[in-house]
Amino acid sequence: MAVELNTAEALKLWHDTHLELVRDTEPDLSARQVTILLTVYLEPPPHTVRGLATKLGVTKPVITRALDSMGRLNLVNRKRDPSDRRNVLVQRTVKGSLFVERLADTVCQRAANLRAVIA
Amino acid sequence: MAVELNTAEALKLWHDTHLELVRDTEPDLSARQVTILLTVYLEPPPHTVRGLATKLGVTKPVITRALDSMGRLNLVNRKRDPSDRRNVLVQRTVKGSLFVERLADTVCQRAANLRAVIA
DNA sequence: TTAGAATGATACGGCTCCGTAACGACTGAC
DNA sequence: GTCAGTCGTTACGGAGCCGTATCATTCTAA
Repeated sequence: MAVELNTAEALKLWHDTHLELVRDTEPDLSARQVTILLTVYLEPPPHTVRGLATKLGVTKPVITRALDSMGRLNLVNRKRDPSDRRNVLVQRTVKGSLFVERLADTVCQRAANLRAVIA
Repeated sequence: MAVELNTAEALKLWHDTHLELVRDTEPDLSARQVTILLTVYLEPPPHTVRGLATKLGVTKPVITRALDSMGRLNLVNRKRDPSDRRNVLVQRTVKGSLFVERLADTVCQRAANLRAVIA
């Protein structure tokens, strides 16, 4: 459970994980898209466009467009809030869950390799 | 020195760091650009366009364009190899060093916060 | 010296994303 | 019933990156 990274380790982890993601043929998500996706999957619902925009410090169209593209990839889903039909609730999907899980695996693996190299 | 991340910690670290980067007004680098930048700053020179392209598994124009844009930001520098003038050597810059250092700080800080939350 | 290989840069059309400004749908208070 | 306020979306022009194909320069070997 101990999480301690010195400067060199942090950079190597960041580099190695990004390299892995770039090499994969997966669809490359932008930093904003990653942040939105992980927010939806890590924090408790509900997630609205406005809420996400405020949290990320960006404008609403940025969120709408990110949801468009990630929705096209089936990573997230949109649904109108029945209790207030102005709101849109961002929901998780099976494919999104798998994607996030894979991302976690990659980071964990690179962190483990990090220690292996040092040892 | 211990680096052990479970799934939830890895995702939280990835999310929190990306959130911090998105919130910053900094120029957002793509995953490819990050990988190139960190490769140049972490691995021993020389770094050529072809070498970077092979390492990342992308085509040469991708590297050229990334160097164009990061050069515009003064994060890296290009120099002809005097011993073989076909080659271009990618060099570090002061501003790039500061940028990388800042990135490391962000990752380290988020990793530390990670433990603080768990404790 | 010259033909071939190798390097990085460029041209092109296409796609995605950006920020600002508008828009229609919906709610709630009067 | 109406109207101001809120929600998410769309429109628009502009900028950046993509992949493929091609280019000029440089080196190497016959």
